[in-house]
Amino acid sequence: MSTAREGTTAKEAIRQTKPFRSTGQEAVITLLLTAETVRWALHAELSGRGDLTAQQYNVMRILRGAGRKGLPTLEIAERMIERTPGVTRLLDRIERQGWVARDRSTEDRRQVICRITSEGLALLRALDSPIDTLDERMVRSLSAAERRTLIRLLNKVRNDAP
Amino acid sequence: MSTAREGTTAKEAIRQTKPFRSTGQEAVITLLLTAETVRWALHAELSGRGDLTAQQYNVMRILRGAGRKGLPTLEIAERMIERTPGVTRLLDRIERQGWVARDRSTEDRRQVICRITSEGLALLRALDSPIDTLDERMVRSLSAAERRTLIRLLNKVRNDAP
DNA sequence: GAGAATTCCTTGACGCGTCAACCAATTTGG
DNA sequence: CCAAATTGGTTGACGCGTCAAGGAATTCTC
Repeated sequence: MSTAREGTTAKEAIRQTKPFRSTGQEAVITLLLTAETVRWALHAELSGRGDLTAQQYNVMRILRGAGRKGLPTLEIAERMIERTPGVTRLLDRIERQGWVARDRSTEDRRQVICRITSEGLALLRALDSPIDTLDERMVRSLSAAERRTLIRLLNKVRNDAP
Repeated sequence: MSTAREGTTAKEAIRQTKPFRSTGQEAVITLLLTAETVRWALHAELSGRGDLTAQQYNVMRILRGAGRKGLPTLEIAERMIERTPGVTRLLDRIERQGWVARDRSTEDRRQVICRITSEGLALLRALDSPIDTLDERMVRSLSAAERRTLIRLLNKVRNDAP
């Protein structure tokens, strides 16, 4: 959707002449298009500074939140926006960069505990404010009430997806 | 986010104890989580029947819309929810399955025209109604007014992402 | 018209997602 | 306790995304 960000409605972005078959369909397609746009903006912001991908950034934030004691691999996976077993390889790469460290737990030797390093923390610190700004810019045209509404409606969708 | 679909708010899904730093951040994260949930449902539905991925399905729908005359590769890319050069390889795979055919255009021999085959059309026909049902189920808890609101707010976000 | 620029793809390298299969620890149950 | 099940994580195969680089037509420019 190279040009989608210039359009107004999903219909235009998709260049579809036929209307959507239902509001459900329109909502779903608009949701996916919008998420893609946001994902893209994040990607652009992150690859400018440092060399983190969005998912790596995500993992690092989770680990920062976990503090000194760190988290076992699967705990991280559970908290991520994306899904599991890629997490192992994701961590491999971040570890190679020196931003996280992994150790096998001593209490339960099946677990691998992941911790963010001080280099990792420094990197995040540099990213915090640009990303906050970006988040804000994404929704700059929505009033406070509209933001709350959007969040509420999205949560409703999320909760009846199963 | 193996367990995210059971939660209620993004905050719970993410198991974050700290509140979001801004409603902008909450909106962005909720949006990404929700899109992921929807993407997942689609994936599940599609891999049950036939053996299409969501992106392949997307391309086939675009080609069906284009009709007999087909579309050049980059035109497809422009209409997709995702981004370009993977499209070539995506088409490679669908072509291997016999669902699309490609020919070099005679007027402009740089272009490769893609057309859906009758097998492709048959496959889509079988998928149409289950997917319509799915789209509907995704938003079943939203009233008609709420759907319109959601669509409107998402479009606002999409249009000020640049 | 011959070269330069542009357009339309395609390819290679690599990050990430999915699934299925697989160890190694740990727990459970007879 | 010891075998069987469960849990935590890793690996292989493969689909798709990104970027950067390149080849083949076509168009532009002088």
